[in-house]
Amino acid sequence: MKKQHISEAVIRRLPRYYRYLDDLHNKGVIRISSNSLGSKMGITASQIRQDLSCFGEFGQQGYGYNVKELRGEIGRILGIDKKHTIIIVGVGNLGHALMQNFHFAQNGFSLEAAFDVSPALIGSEINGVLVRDLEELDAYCRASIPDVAVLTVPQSVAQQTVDRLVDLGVRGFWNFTNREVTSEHPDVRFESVHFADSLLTLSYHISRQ
Amino acid sequence: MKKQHISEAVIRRLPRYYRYLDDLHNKGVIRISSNSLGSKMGITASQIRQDLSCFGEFGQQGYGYNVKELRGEIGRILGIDKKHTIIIVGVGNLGHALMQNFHFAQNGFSLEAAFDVSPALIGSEINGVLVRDLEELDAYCRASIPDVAVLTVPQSVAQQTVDRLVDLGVRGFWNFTNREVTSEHPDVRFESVHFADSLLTLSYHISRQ
DNA sequence: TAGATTGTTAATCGATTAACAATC
DNA sequence: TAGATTGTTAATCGATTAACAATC
Repeated sequence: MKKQHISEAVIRRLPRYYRYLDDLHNKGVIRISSNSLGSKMGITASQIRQDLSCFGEFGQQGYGYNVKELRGEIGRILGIDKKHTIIIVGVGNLGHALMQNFHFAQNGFSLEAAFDVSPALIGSEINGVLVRDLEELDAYCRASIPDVAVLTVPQSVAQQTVDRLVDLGVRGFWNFTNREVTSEHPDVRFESVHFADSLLTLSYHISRQ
Repeated sequence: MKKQHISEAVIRRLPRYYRYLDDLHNKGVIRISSNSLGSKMGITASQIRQDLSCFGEFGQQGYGYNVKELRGEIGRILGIDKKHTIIIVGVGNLGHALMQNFHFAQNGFSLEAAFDVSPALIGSEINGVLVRDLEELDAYCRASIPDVAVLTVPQSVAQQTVDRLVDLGVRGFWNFTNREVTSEHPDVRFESVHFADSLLTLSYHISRQ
């Protein structure tokens, strides 16, 4: 770790680097230069080298980067090796879809449990994960605090769910409620997926061409 | 429209402005200054005024902005008033979740149809929208080209689906496949929702505190 | 060794913030 | 009118790109 402060812009590019490197590795590519990676990704070689230099020296002059090694390094920077634990709160369509399709393990997360209020769901297993009664949430967290909670609850209970989980010790939130949620607690981190924001930027672009 | 080139950074903030203004309007707030909107959103008043000035003059000295009016202006800038048409290609868990939960109409989109290969789904209606046989896609698009296609197909057919739709005239793609998709065609726009990228940035942050 | 490519420093470019005259 | 707040210009800050010595 070299730099004091790493900008959010750099951090947001790391998963994309990881994705490309993973792809290259799966295709059997052994080494790559910042130049050819840059042209594949549509960014400058300079930016890649500058970004990586925030975290260390991963390349070799005259050779470039070893794909597998660099993927590993970026994986470690992102914390993929940390085996974080995660729970899903709210098993509606979206929560269900994430349980069924999203590869938590591939991203270094172990999906431990899901919670909902619906009697029809409670006790069932989705993709090997038990859906528990939301009433059990407190007891569950007191036994072991998950690193992250996926918020797929209705908008109306988004903030109160956050408050409850923060009180229980949860510090990471992956927020799909399309609501801004906050916390007083300084260590709490939110990462929001705003579907509408995404579609609206597309709307903006297609509206003027 | 004042400025020649609007930066992507500005564009990506617009939906958030819209969201906040919509919220304020629903709470009955009539007017707001850049200063108080800024502190609500955690950004500077300067940035808000600078951003808005790219598109016109929407405020009044000594008064601020009329909430409803400004929401309307930003809505128009984003194209929410344009009544874009959209189709969903791939009705798995995620496609299904979007059909059930996402408020397309609220964001200026009319969801016209969905397509899948599964005989169990074809012919059914989800939230008032007919699921059609993917075989019908070509005929459907020849009758009327949707502005946007939601890509919720499996990764393995992501790019070929794009190619097919671009050939049919579709120019906007809301991509959920977690794959980079591209097109030679210069007018085609992609907006990708990369779940893994989002979770990995969260992973990064919680890994170091 | 010669060629290739890194990591890093310097230069450029763009985005954010501050300041303020204009004006409701 | 006086106070408030805009839109815009200027100043600052940060991020991206270019250049190049170091070195595999």
